[in-house]
Amino acid sequence: MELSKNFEPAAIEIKWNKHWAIKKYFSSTPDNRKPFTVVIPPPNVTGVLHMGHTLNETVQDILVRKSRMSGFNVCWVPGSDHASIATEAKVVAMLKERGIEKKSLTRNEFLHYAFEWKEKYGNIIYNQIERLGCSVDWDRTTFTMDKHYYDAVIKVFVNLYNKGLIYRGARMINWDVAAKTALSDEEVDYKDVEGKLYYVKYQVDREGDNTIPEYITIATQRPETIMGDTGICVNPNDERYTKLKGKYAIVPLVNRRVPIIFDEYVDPSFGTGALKVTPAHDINDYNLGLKYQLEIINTLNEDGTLSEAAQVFVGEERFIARKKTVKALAESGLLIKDETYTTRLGYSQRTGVVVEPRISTQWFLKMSDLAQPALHAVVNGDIRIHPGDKFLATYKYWLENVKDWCISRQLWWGQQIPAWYDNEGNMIVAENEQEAFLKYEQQTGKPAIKANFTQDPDVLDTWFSSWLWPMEVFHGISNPGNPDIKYYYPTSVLVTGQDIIFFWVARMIMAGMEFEKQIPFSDVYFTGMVRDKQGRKMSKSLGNSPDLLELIDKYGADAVRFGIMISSPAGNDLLFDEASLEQGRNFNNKMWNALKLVKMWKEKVNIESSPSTDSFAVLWFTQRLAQAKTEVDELMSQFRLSEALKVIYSLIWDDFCSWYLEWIKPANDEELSTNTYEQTKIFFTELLHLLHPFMPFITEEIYHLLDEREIDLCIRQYCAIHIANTEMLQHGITLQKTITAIRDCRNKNHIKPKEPIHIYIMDTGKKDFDMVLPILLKQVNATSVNWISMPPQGLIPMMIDKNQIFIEPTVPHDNSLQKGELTKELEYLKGFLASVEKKLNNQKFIQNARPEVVAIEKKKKSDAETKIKVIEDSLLTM
RNA sequence: GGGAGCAUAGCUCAGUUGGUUUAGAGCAUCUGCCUUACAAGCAGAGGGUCCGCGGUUCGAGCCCGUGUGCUCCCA
Repeated sequence: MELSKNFEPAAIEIKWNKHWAIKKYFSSTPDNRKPFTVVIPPPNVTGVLHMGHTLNETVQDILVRKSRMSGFNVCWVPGSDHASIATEAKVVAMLKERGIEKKSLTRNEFLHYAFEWKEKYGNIIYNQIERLGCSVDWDRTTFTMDKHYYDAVIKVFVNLYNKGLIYRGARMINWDVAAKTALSDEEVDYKDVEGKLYYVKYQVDREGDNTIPEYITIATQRPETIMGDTGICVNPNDERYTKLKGKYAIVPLVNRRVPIIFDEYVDPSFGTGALKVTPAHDINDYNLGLKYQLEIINTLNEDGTLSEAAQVFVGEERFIARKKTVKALAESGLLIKDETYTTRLGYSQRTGVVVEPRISTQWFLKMSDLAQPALHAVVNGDIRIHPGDKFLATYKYWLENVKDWCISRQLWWGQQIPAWYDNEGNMIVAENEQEAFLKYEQQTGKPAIKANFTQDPDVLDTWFSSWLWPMEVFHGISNPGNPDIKYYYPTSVLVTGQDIIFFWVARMIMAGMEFEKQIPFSDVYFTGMVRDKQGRKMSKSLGNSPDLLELIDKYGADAVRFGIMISSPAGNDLLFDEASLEQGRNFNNKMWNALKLVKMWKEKVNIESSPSTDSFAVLWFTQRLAQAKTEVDELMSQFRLSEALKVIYSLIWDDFCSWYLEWIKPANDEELSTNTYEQTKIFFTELLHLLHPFMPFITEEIYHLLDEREIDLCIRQYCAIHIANTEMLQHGITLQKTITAIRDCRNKNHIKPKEPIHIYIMDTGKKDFDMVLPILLKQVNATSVNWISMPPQGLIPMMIDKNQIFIEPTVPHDNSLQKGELTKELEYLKGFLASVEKKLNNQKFIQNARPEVVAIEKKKKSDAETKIKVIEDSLLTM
């Protein structure tokens, strides 16, 4: 079969994906091998894979494939989560396009549309995972709204409620006015924005005392909340306001009489030192309100418009109301001035709108008790975080200061809270309606009449389902103690982005400790953020996030995986640049061409041919391979995947292609020994095996083209690693150095590669060159080598370590350049020697330094002396 | 405002418990090559005040202090 000029990935990827799937290589069932379990961080069901996911999935696939080839029973569970806010927003938008308002639908009708949406778009993400080459067990695909999963979430809710850890109450929460739902603290992004600080006069009720100031001036960023003011607060140590103790002020526009309170919370240096207090619309004001029993007036509707309670501008959108308020204040002469001011505003991670602090009745999960075991599991090392302890401090801080988790959302897409209320406001929490009624009857002695009950309309936060992920993908909550959960849990490694350490990682550990009494995973590997070339976060709004499938089409999946891994140091952010994908594509091509070369040799193989000229190459590469395998193994065990890939890349490109293959390459009319040919195929196979976890498609393809195979590469098991012979490696390095030096010399002296040369080597170096001589001659196009005992005159000298080599070109040359270089080298060595001698003459150094360090210095001295002698001798010959 | 981290070649990063006057790699750059696997390639080369300052030490890219710049997390 004729092989194409370059590697063409498209058809090959489809072929192997299909083959692997038919063979069910990635399906797992419990057996007597050790398990290696990974659960995918579930992406949003209606989303697409962005570069961050791509990095994550690639890392997981590398770990998983490596383990599969190392004797483990590997199980990688794919899946997705229902992403309640994001998906509901998309479904609402889709309905709107069809002219349907969500309000006009019943809950069930809406959910029907939502599932329809999920069926239509939910597979996009799975297709991308497959295209990338991820070796997941598709039979175990899990979705957080699957029946068993839904039941598990409800079961956990009831369980925690019965333990007293879940409660319902009115609290200040983050309100998303677009999605009309509560958000957890973690779902709010803070951004610095330029706002305005308005200075507003409030009239003071002087009660006839004219010594008291007529007005008090406050500074506010949110004048539209003035209508909800129920107090003014100043610092008790602020002398400007001492006369106002016990007095009242009149809130503009609504003429409400509110107390002036004194609290150290107020910073006298900020604004005017006087603060308006709006307990319904600011968390700090809320706390002040609680302390001083101020009235709470909620002046905002769910959608961010002003409510009846505001009295003025009712129904106006909040930012329009702000403008109107400012105008009204200005007209009544109460607005003194405004100034620009930088502040931090909270934005909804889901809808992007400014989050509104709002008092609302929500469900909460008490976190402090759950946090303790989760903290210990990490602090005492049961769970290891990679890289290093970079995130340990962050993790600790959050868990030590954890706040209760607001778990209810005012949405329909998600697990509906299993709480039922009767007409009298009694509440029953149970796993389903029947049980709720039963419980009601037991508690009250009255019959439960269905018509009198309504279920809580809210659903649970999506993270309240995904925190059960490592357990429930194996049905560990819905069917406790089943064979799968017993075999696969705890999982092995969790690979995820550092941005969801609190949302997800910490909470999974809590859930694992609470319900399975065991850590959910033993290692956590955090990948960095993927940024664009300029270091900006990749985001939809910037449009700087490339389309994964387009990249795969352009470069091939292996090249995408290579590109993203090669520039991805553990835990650090990665600056995504298509150039690295190009590098991956070139690497594919390099291996493809090496395959073509080796295949070409098949006809040149002659069983009679003596292997002697190639024997060193084979011996050397055996050792070099062993050495690299050891390095790769070490790096992989430390999760330093990027560095492991670099080692393999260089091993294949430099050591195998540039050195080894060139060394054994037969000339046009020459033959290749059977032994060398077979060894070369073995080496190539080993290289493909080593690289396979990183680049699965091309390695599998070349592996099969190289030879007839009984098993596929993806399930081939690694053999034990041997310790490399350093002496052989050293000979290789000397040979490489010599070849490079001679080629450099040819370059600098304008001796063309085609022009043959003669080599002279001082016979003191015989043992260094004996083995490698045939290769050396071939690689530098030398026709002869002569062993000499005295430096010859008039040749070009060079020094390789301590050995002197001379080359004689067949045409005249100018050696002044060489002379200059040697002189420079000599000067350096003399200086170097002086510094070493200085060190050795320093008594303090001799006394303090470790003996082996002193020995090294002594060796440096003698080496330098030898080299100086050699150079001086060489210069004499010129 | 509180906390954490980073700063090494044009770019992205390695750099083990401190031990070369010459601190490595990939990419990019420069020079020469269309040499029968590969120009998406081959052969070579150049490129650094290890952010500034001070300290510890016989010896500092590495340890300590401090300043500057950048990033992230939390409020």
